[in-house]
Amino acid sequence: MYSTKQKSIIMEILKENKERLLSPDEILDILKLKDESCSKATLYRFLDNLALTKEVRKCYNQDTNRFEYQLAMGDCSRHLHLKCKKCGLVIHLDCHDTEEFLHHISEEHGFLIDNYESTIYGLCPKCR
Amino acid sequence: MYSTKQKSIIMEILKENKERLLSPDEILDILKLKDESCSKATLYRFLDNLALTKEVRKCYNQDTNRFEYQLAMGDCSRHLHLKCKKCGLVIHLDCHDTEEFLHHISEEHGFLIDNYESTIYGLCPKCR
DNA sequence: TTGATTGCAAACAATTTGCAATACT
DNA sequence: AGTATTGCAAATTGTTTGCAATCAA
Repeated sequence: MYSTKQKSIIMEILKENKERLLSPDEILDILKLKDESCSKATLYRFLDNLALTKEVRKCYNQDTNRFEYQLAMGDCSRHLHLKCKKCGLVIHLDCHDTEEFLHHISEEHGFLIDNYESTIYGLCPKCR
Repeated sequence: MYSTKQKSIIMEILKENKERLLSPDEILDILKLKDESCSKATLYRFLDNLALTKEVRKCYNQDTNRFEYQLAMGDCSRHLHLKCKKCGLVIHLDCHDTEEFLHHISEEHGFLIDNYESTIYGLCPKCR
């Protein structure tokens, strides 16, 4: 994996926005603001690579009908998050809480839980 | 809202499969099996209507990159479900459990939860 | 130099839309 | 009759792909 200008700028942007989910178009807009550029193809390819290696989480946003990406912190295959409908802030839920809850549910329904990756919508403390 | 052949057949199919999520293409396949037909445009339009009136749930399936639809039972804006990766069975989670869990989380993070509609993947009792 | 990466434009796939023809009440 | 609904084909949108040119090692 060669390191290139495009890749490092995309990573930079992801890091600067690690508390939010970014769509490819948002990333391109930020690139433009920085007077940098990168083709859509390269962006999509790199984001998909990062998702494959679990360096970013790739989530589908049902409201905008697009994928959004966010720098992964820790294990991201078992994951619940709260997303603020207003400001886009994403709060990652503590694994303890969710694991306990899911364990309970798993027992009750005889379900072997593999992975989860879910978003619960609402308003964050600031926006409510 | 006129009642038409197409609408009633689509409803019939949704009712016959109320335990599963169906993609538009799956619905068209079932239509073909029944020797009936309906254009894609009509199907999409009708499904969107049903989603708008909350008669069906409209969920995005990240694996296939398509929307899937399922006859709604009760309130469907606050909803968690377990989906079997193997057979596609969907188990709807009892509101009590989830509401309690979410209340807890909401308190902890000062988050005002609006709606949720999430899928947790795994293996059902039969397939595990 | 060699293989990875890029940008472009074309290809794709799911979904939506405009519009004239048709079906419902 | 008058409006809602349909089917078709074209348009749209987000994403992917083929390929020649370019870049990193």
